[in-house]
Amino acid sequence: MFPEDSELRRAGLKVTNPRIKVLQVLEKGDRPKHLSAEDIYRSLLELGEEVNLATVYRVLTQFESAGLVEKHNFEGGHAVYELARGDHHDHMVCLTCGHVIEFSNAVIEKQQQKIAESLGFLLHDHSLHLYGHCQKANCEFKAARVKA
Amino acid sequence: MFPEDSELRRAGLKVTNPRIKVLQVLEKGDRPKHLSAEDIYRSLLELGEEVNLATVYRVLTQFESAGLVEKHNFEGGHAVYELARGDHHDHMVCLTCGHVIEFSNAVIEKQQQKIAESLGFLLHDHSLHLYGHCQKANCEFKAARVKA
DNA sequence: TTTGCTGCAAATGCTTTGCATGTAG
DNA sequence: CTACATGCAAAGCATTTGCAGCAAA
Repeated sequence: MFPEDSELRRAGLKVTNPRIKVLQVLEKGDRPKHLSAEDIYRSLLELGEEVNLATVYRVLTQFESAGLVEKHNFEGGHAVYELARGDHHDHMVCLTCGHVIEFSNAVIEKQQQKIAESLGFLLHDHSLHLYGHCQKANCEFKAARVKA
Repeated sequence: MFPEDSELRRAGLKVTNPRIKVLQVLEKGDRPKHLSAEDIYRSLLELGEEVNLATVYRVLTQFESAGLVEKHNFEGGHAVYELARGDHHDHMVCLTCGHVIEFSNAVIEKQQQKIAESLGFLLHDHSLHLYGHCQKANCEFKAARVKA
């Protein structure tokens, strides 16, 4: 029915409404999304989809195990999820507006591998988060703050 | 009285028993410590110090504001605190035994600065966490697991 | 039919807070 | 004396879980 169906089946998950809808929210739009479980839950409510928050968490956890999404723990409590697109990248987070930009850097990747080796570790995973302030005038959160 | 007293005064904090004791726990030993609030709380109990867990959290938050300690959010819920020693460093965390090793790498630091600039950000802070498995036989948590 | 999914509500784990009392400066 | 600290208990937040009913394959 939906293109999401095959993605779910490929991941070995039953095709159910909550799963299709969560996947659609993550896929919607062109630019990469970094959404919390709560964000996704609210998006679903706005779409008129009655999906329980606990289910959103369960679905996201399953998606992560299946390699469909990646989970990131930025500073400040809640985790965010994004669609896995195969490419590895790190994140630059704006402390002012919360905007996230992805980047990847071969030099850093290589250094990390070297460091892990020299410390006698088998590198499994890593997270590199840069926090700063973007200089741009159209900092998204500025608008949001005026509203609040 | 204690050497900790002047550190506290310098930080503009009243010298109280909970603050002295928390500071002592963090300073004890030679190697850098990465302790959770709970860890510190238990250490205090073992020392026979009756300090409330809520107070430990408050003290650590104040220490962080004062620049006495640094807070890190590794994966898996709870935050850890370590004494600030002025030097910047990143962390390699063992997924098997939870052991933390510090390192710093000039090449990576320089790249991060470049990346932030090229993205139009003023870099404020960053966190680089490598996760892996240490190959060593004396993986601390192995012992702990046998006990449990 | 059978396995696995969902909603609901309650529980969890870490951390924060309100309030009355206590104490450093 | 006064401002700030503390203990205690309760609240808060993000996330997880038990359970009974439902639905996909």
